[in-house]
Amino acid sequence: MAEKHELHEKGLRLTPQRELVLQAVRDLGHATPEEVADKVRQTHPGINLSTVYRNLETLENVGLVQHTHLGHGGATYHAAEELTHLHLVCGTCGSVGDAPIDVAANFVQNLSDDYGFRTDVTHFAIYGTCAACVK
Amino acid sequence: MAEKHELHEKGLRLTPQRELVLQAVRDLGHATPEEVADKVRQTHPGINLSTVYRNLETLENVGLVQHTHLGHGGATYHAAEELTHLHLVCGTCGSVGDAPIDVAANFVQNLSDDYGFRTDVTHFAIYGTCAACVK
DNA sequence: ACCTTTCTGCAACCTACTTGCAACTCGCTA
DNA sequence: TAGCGAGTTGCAAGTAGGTTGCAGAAAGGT
Repeated sequence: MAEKHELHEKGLRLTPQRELVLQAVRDLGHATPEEVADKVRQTHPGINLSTVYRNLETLENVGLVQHTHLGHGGATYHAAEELTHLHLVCGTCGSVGDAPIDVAANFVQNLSDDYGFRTDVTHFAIYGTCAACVK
Repeated sequence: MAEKHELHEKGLRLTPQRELVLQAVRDLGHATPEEVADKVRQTHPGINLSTVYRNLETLENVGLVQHTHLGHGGATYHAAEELTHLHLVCGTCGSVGDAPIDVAANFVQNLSDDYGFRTDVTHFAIYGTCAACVK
């Protein structure tokens, strides 16, 4: 539970709502702000949606959480410690698959060597067609 | 100007508005629907924003245009014939750089071999930090 | 030129997210 | 452990970006 320390370092507080939002992100793995709010409301129905948005932003600034854009608009949040995979988004069925970051190692190296571009592999969505939909 | 044929094949019509939208996308290279609308209005002020949205969708169905998600929500449209590059989106300065699709060839192959995932390289946004911002 | 079907403009609507503000509360300090 | 000030919350209103229903306009096959 290093989050208390992380927050206090920046003059921020660990409120019950903030803790619940972080816990929900950890439990859910991938989740939109809306899904996080639903999860939190299972145990704390009064929480406001804007509180969820503000806390996700705060937690992201502190580095406990990160977001990815998976297409179609909405951002998806992850606990920072679980960001060890890429997201394979299927444009046909909408499913989100995972793949270890290693498959991109070579690609990342190319971009670095040729363009000086430092790829953020954890903030990375790949579009295409999943194996099931290819058939 | 194959667009007339492409459209008629599917029972669609080539209206002045549709032609203007397509031309604007071709001229602009990368563009959001809003930017396309502005461009079109320079010569045809009466055009409605919803017409632009509907035409972008139609042109995409026909294959003359494609869109990419570059993060922060909004879609960006391209003429289909110009989709020969990846987009390197810098999270720091917001710039969008280009790179030829070849740099991803190996990566795409990995995903295909290991996961059966057919990557759509033209519908592909890569997040990271550009060379200028790395310094 | 006619007639069917598609397309356009308009206005209302919707989703996802942000903001202003007064009341509340965490947690440092005495 | 009470007091206090800055950070936080809930609420309601607002905004950006996009969608939809509909009646009139127009493309294009015949």
